[in-house]
Amino acid sequence: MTKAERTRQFIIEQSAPLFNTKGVAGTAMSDIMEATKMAKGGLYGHFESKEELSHAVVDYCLGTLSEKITTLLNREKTAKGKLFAYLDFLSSPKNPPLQGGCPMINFGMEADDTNAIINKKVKQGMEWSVNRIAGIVIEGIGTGEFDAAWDAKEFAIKLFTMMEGAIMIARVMGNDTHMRTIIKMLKTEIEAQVIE
Amino acid sequence: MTKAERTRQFIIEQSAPLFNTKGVAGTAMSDIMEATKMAKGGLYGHFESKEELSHAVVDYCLGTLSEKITTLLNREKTAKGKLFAYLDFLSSPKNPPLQGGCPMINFGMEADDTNAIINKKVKQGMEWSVNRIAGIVIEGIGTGEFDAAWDAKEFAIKLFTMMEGAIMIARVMGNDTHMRTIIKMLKTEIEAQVIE
DNA sequence: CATAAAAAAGACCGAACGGTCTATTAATTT
DNA sequence: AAATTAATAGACCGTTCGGTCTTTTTTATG
Repeated sequence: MTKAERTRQFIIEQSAPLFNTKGVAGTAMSDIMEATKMAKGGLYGHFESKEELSHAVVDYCLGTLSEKITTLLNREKTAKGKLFAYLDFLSSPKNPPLQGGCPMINFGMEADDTNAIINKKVKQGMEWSVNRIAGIVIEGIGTGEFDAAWDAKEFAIKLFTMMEGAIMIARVMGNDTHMRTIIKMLKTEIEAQVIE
Repeated sequence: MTKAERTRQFIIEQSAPLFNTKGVAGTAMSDIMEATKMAKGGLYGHFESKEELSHAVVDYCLGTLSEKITTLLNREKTAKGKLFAYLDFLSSPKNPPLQGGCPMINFGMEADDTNAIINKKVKQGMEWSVNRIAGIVIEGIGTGEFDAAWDAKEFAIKLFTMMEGAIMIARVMGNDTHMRTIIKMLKTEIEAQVIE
């Protein structure tokens, strides 16, 4: 990893929390100068525009989240354990895995009508998420852990929708009261499909 | 309604779709000048700052949504009919009740970390929504339409969370495939509580 | 250690930002 | 219709925006 590559990565990492909390439109290059302690010329040596940087930041946020989830799920042996770990991982609105909260929600809602490139990245992230959840359920059915009649895709959509909704509500409310209710429901529903 | 009041209202109505699609930070006063065909002096005669206008717009968006829902629900006689109407009302992501989509999601996600005033407005809107849904369920239980053992508050949280999540996902995906799945599930769940 | 190449600094740019203020126009009142 | 008040236009202001470019500094190479 060359010096330039490291610096580029450093800029992305320092910018990520800014973009993820204040949005792309709400973050100025001066904010990034402050966060990185770099001058303008330094930044523009690595990115040709704020737009290019914002794309790199979105990729970084989605990628980081994905990696964290992967390592988390790999620690679990059972499908139920994986689903529970996934839920617990997303359930800390006050201390989220990424500063500013879920990047799919943040960038997704800012970009939906105004930024086709970022919108596409988020869309792929969402499809990836739903498929991953469905994959765990299918895996669990395959090993005989879950009832074979369980509709994996349908439940994956439900789980993902409820969790994203719950994260959003928790962020606005400033507490995880409703989040807890949602997680309790989902865990009960998962438990009901476990074959003893 | 004086001329000034009408103009003020006109400005709010023309600004609402802009703020709701591009965000507060992403909307410039020049955009509003264009949308209203008014000059700067005209606008600032009715609002002392962009911030004040944005607050009025958030109130207008939340208020409009609330009114539309109220008249919609009043047309329904049964509690089940009200819940179904509510779901159907929120299920058109391509042609949403408000241009730009659900204002609670849009303003809520932009404001959560950066704008305490707007955050509070959205928070109240969410509490109001959950309570309204719970109220319908309780009403239905009262008239003997629903099973008395149904946990109204818990279901209200679930319905609201799933619908908000589904709206968000539909917006990002650009289609209502998942939205339909979610609505089908919720309707099935409601149906199961109806006493024959 | 000298030298070439890469990286960063920061002065500078035009455009766009939110906001002000005065002159003018439009609406109201007598 | 005249006088008074309310509403609007648009030139103007300082600031901040994203972005450029030359100079300086740092880093890697012979």
